[in-house]
Amino acid sequence: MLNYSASEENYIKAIYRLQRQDGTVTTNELAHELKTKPASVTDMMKKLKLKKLLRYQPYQGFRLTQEGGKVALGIIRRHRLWEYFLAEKLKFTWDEVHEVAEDLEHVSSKKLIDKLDEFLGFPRVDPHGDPIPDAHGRMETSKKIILTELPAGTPAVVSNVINQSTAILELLEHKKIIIGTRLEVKKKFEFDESLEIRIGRQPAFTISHQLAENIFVQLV
Amino acid sequence: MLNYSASEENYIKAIYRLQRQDGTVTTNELAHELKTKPASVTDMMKKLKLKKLLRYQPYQGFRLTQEGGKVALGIIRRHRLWEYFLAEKLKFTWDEVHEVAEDLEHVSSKKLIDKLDEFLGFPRVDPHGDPIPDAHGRMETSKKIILTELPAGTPAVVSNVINQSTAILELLEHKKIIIGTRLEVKKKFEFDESLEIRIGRQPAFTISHQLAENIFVQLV
DNA sequence: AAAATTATTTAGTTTTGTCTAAATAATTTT
DNA sequence: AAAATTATTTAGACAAAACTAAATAATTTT
Repeated sequence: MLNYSASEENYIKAIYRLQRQDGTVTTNELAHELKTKPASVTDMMKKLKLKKLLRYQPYQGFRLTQEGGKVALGIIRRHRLWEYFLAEKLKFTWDEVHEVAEDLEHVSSKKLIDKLDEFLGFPRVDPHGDPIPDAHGRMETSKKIILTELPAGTPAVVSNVINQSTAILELLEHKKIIIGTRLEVKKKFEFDESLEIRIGRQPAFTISHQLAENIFVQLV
Repeated sequence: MLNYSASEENYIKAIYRLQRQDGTVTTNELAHELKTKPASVTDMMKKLKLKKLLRYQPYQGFRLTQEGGKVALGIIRRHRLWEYFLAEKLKFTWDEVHEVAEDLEHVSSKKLIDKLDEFLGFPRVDPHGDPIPDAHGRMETSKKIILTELPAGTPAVVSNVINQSTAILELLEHKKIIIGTRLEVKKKFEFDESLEIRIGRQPAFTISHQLAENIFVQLV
């Protein structure tokens, strides 16, 4: 496995993330995601194609090759292990870990990451509930659904929170919703799409559609 | 405190290190130290002068300004804390930590470093015995002397090992010399400048001049 | 199907950090 | 003190990664 620049790695990561959704990724999508210009994306795509990390014909979208996918999983592994370290060992709050991990993830010593993994006790998910790829690039894939799509009356466990702002953290802490919380939707209100949910035996309470949109759950 | 590029930081660190010895640093010295060309050094010096991190007139040497010194101590703090982390928590051997810390040191979040410091229990020296600057840039300065200059019969404690190769580590482990070891020079041989030393009550043994040159001790 | 719009690429610059080759300054030798 | 050597700087190029402006290709509207 060769070494890639921080910039190349950021592109690879972004393509990986976007192609999960759409299957393929366009120049504009990527430019928007990386807060850069379409022309810069085209330049980098040529470079990554040359390095055989992605397939792309002008005016079609891009997809990572097998090799590109492996590289992406390596970067994601580093990122999520550092996030876990920051939250678990250094007591960073949940909303602070991402930014610092964005820098740490580009330090690419394999030995460092494998030893860090061991030190942390081989964690399987990061502080936001995202799965951490193992040393071979394997990652747990559990079917997650958005809370807004969980049918009323079906028990589920919070597995993941997408938005990582301080604002959402404050709200979740207040509502006592954390990763692992078991909950159930009691009722969905059509008017504002708010949800009434219940945690354990406590009294039910209401959360907004905006909040529910950022929470993923797994059926239990 | 502004942010500097990895390259700028490497220059600052090197100047700091070299000016400890000579008081001032020349273009060629720096080029040699950083394995780069004199022309590149001149370019970077112009830039660092512009940023008021160092003083320099063409054809005279350079010296860091006060601000430059502070920046240097910040980088050294990061480097040594990561070295401590790698050795203490991730169980890297003593000769492996430097290389990885060279990359980690450029991640410049102050919060990260201060929390890392706390997590590690505010260590005062890194795995090679070099002092770690605190959050205010203060660093223990104990007078260290090279083992070759320790007079026979004077008890001292190993405080520092300079050369960080696997080769020297192997030798030191075999001889059971580590940082903190209390020893005494019994005799100095003029012929090959080898030293006979004794650790505690064990039988004395001989070490080469090349080895002794890389060991610093403190009087006790 | 032509026109208008949108998406993408190309061409030409910029910045950072490096390099080589040439020029100049300082020092040492003779 | 002139010549030779060594140290340093300048000039000009290059690669990486970004940008703007212009050109071209694809898609959507009418």
